[in-house]
Amino acid sequence: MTPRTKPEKITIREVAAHAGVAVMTVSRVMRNEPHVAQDTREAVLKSIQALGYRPLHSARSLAASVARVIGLVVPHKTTDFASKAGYEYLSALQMGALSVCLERGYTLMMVKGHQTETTAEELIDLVKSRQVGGYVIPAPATEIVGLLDALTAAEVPFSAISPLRMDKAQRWVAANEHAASSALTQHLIDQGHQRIAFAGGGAVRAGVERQGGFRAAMATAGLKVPARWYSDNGLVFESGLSAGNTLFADRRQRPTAVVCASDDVAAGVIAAAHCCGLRVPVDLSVVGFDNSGLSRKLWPALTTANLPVEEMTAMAVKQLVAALEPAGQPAPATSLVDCDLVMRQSVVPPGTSPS
Amino acid sequence: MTPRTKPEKITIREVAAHAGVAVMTVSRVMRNEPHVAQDTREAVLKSIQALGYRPLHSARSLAASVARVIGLVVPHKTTDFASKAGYEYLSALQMGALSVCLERGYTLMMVKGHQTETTAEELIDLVKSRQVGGYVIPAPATEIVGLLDALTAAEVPFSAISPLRMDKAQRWVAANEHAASSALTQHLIDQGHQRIAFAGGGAVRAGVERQGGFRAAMATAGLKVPARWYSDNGLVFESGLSAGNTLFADRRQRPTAVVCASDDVAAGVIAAAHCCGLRVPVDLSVVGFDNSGLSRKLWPALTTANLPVEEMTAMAVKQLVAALEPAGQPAPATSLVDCDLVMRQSVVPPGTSPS
DNA sequence: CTGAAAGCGCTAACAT
DNA sequence: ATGTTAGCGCTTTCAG
Repeated sequence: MTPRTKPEKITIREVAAHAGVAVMTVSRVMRNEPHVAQDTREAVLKSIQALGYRPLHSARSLAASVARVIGLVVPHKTTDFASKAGYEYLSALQMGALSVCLERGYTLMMVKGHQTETTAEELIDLVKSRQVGGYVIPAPATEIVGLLDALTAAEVPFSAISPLRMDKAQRWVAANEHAASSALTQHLIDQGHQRIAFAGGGAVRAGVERQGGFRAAMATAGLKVPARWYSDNGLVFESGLSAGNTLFADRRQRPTAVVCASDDVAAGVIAAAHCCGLRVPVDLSVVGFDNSGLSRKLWPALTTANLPVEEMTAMAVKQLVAALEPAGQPAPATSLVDCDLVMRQSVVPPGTSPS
Repeated sequence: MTPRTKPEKITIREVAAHAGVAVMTVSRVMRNEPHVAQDTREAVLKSIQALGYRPLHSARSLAASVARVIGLVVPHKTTDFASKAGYEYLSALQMGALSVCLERGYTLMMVKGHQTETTAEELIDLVKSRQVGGYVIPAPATEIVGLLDALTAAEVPFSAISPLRMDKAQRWVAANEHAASSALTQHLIDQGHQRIAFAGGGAVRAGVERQGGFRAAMATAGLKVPARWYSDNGLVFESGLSAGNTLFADRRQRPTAVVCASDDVAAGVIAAAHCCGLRVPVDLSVVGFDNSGLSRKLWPALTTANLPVEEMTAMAVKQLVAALEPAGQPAPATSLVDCDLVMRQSVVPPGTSPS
């Protein structure tokens, strides 16, 4: 069917023969070693092209005693994944990591991070036994007790994504969620809202920063928020559902807008609002956070802030590769990215009449 | 900090020494070769335990000239992923594949499947150069033109998930979506609905089977469906939005229920309904398909059918591993799984008054 | 049933 | 700047 003449095995030897040089020279070219004559390099490159040579991963790792493998620690709070929450986050993490891995010749490996001490030992073992080069550890796996410290002590390279405490990691990537949350809150205030509640939260960076941004904006605007308008009970759908039910129990004293710790929480708040007979956005404005797929598909579509998960993970992998290959492309050890606001239909001024 | 005495390198040699046997014997035990004396095997196993030995992946692949790597072809219709649709599906695919890979000592590798001829060559190359053992190809990557045929011709092992044509694959896993869709439709009929439309669809197994199941149930019940109540325009949110807008344009002639080709489509139909001033489920019942996270978070939560993506992928990997290791655990080459119905709040009898 | 030798394809050290 | 010599840790022959 396909008239391609591709011999079964093109090893480094064939390339060397074709180019009329030693195997070692080809190896040098493959690894971008500096001390190779310009024309030799080009000749080799030509042969590589001509033969369609691709180095064998396993042979490289074995010989070099280093694994060109990046481990992505899957934040495996089993309960979360059982309910399919977090699946989208996970995919975004992976796609971001994958693109850089492919482009740099690394393999991406998924590793489960349980909430136990075993995790740290497992991860350390894999690096010590040279199966893995280093790890990307995304929140909430960053909060597995003692994990970051153990890895640091064992000198295992890793980059943390949105850790609660950046001082626990030499390399990290985080987003300016505080600022985005403030901006979102300010947007509500600009629309005329004064009675604004905050739903969800928790002891991860996302929870802390998003709530912090809300508090800051409200304080700056001189607006008071009663204590019971904070629920601080997680980042998932159910968190929003329960927060909403509490918030809307007394219809006279209810808020006219709710800032949510995540899009999932916002979905829960909206569901609760419906149950309590409130119309969204006419009776209640809602903003989320994450710019998840859900935020587009909900009705009304959510005004939210975009958490650039893919870009963040890509950065993290670049940091790791830079650490693993001192001779390669450098990358800043830490980076803070911005979250853009995404305006949609879940916000209107208070007291707007239905269209 | 951690007082663990774990020498840096535990190779097969150390194990052999510890057990007082030859390296070869340890290798035999690791690979479950039959011709090893019972007590020898146990002694070796004990040493493996004692030393915490773990074979080096790269060395095994190199020596055995076979890659213990399963490639998961990411259905990369770029447009889909750009909009984050399909992310959840992707994660489910991965988690299912990952668990089996880990348990069988394989590495899971993500491979991008573009809608081009290049894909097939790429995939074949990776297997021929022994970087990958075989592939799991989930829909819609199964429909990349010529892909399955090319792989078959090149004798590359693969298992297809929900291919449109099973005869294109020696190994496949699919779900009985036709039956589930019929059951969902019948459920609507049982509730008293007669004017039922079908939204979404398309030239993939999911689209064809789900619409087929709907048609069958309607025909069996003797219910007519006007041609314009089929949209056949995809499986995403926008498909539902546009289908809904068409369906609800004329309020007198509109359906009282809509069977959707996917949960995403259902979300679009619901959004359209809201825009057209219809209340869901009071004025319109809706059912989805997939049991995605979205289906729980929407209001009203969707009645839908569960597509067991994780189980399906796990099966596919088992099929592949069985093909790759004739001596290992056998697995049926094909399997058809069922989709359970999930009853939630998006269905009520027609003409129900709001509570 | 068990073992000894010979690589798998590549790269680190050392030459040159 | 290039080549030579040894392996990396494991498995495949092929002998006992």
